[in-house]
Amino acid sequence: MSSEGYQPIQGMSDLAPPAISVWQDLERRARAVLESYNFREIRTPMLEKTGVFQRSLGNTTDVVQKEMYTFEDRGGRSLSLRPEGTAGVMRFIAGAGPDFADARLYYMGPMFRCERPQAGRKRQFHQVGVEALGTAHPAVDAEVIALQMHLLSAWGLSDCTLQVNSRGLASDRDAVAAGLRSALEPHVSTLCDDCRRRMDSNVLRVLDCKQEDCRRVVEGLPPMSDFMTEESRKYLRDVLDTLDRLEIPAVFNPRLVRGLDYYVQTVWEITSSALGAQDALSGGGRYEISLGSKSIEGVGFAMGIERIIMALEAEGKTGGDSGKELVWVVSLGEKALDDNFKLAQTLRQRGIRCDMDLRGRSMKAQMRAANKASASHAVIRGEEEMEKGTFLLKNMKDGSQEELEMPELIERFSRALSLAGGE
RNA sequence: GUGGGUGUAGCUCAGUUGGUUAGAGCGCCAGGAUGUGGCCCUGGAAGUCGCGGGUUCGAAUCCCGUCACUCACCCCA
Repeated sequence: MSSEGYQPIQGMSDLAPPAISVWQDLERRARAVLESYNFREIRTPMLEKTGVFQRSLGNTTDVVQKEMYTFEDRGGRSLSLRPEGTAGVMRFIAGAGPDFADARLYYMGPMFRCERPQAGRKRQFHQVGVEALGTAHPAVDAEVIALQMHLLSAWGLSDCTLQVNSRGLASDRDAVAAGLRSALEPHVSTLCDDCRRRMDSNVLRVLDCKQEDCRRVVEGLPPMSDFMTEESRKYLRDVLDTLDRLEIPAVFNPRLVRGLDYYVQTVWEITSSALGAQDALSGGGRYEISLGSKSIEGVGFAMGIERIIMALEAEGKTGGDSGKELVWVVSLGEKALDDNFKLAQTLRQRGIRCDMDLRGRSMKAQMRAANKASASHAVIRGEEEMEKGTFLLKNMKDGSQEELEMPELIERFSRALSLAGGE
């Protein structure tokens, strides 16, 4: 409290033990699920030329206009910390050649947006995301959504709602915009200032305005799909039908549009009822992104890890970190201390998690340390044991102890290790 | 960028209409006849009361400013 100089900058936080184990566990499960769908990891830089984001996300989006960390490097180039993961992956794909035309990629890592922090919103936050490249097919969209739901259940989340909509084919975009505009025209006077601006810059966004007056206008509008071609409508029906066949509960929400320009056709969002105002756990959709002469198609999503963890906590599902068993080596006397240091090294080389007090503190202090670290066992050795060539192995849970010789001791923990490793 | 709430020990918080050496619980450290943790007992360390200014004989307490955290709007994960 009294030392502000030790705090990280606003909206960014340190991830330290013991909380880190929740993250590690979550990441481990995520990789297992993602790779079971044959997705491979990609790690792109956190810093890109600002244009990479402007071109991919769209210049009129809030993210690009007011939320990016943008600055000039020493050469006067405009660079930005990535506010999301897709743009960097698309830049990679555009330069990668045909080997990656149908790539199935995932990423996890920090993203940056310079907004006012609040519950569920950090300036540095973390996402795990997926991109399935290649030409559009409704089954692929459904598969990616299925993967996403799979991840959520692998993490143990249950109170989630999946909402799906379509923005129509890229070729429908102008017709949809024009249709919405003319439908909104009679109500311009009741719309909020932002929405009046959106009428020109980004009509779709009027649909998810939260102002009450705007909402009322939007409710009276014909569904967006009225302005699309039959091909777009069929695509959405196919996605929803496939989800149904896969027994994935989806809610059709005709007003869901998402905030990034690159989306076409299927868009979706997953919210958690366990969260506060920022209740979107994840969002995704199909996209078409033009970079230079290339146009890239794909479908993907991003999930916010902080929010996932918040939802897990709210659902009471972040169990304590079990981790591997811990052996605490306790020494009495300087000779034993030196020798036990070597014992600890031996155990560590066998992959046994092991710690000890090297400063020669009292036995009581060492036992307290073992307890505090929630060690499963203590290995105790002093003069007596050294003369006999034995070790006292104490079970910290039930308090029982037995006297063992070196080979037995090693064998005991090797067995524990193989059990732990095989789970 | 706009608005609300909060800032007292490592943590969670008390602190009475402004009054002397600012408290508790938990945690930490040490001991409880010299080789055994968790429970219990005893003792100990630890706070520029976020920071700066003002009012006052006197401020943790009142006023102003500032910073930080937090929640909400906007938007998003």
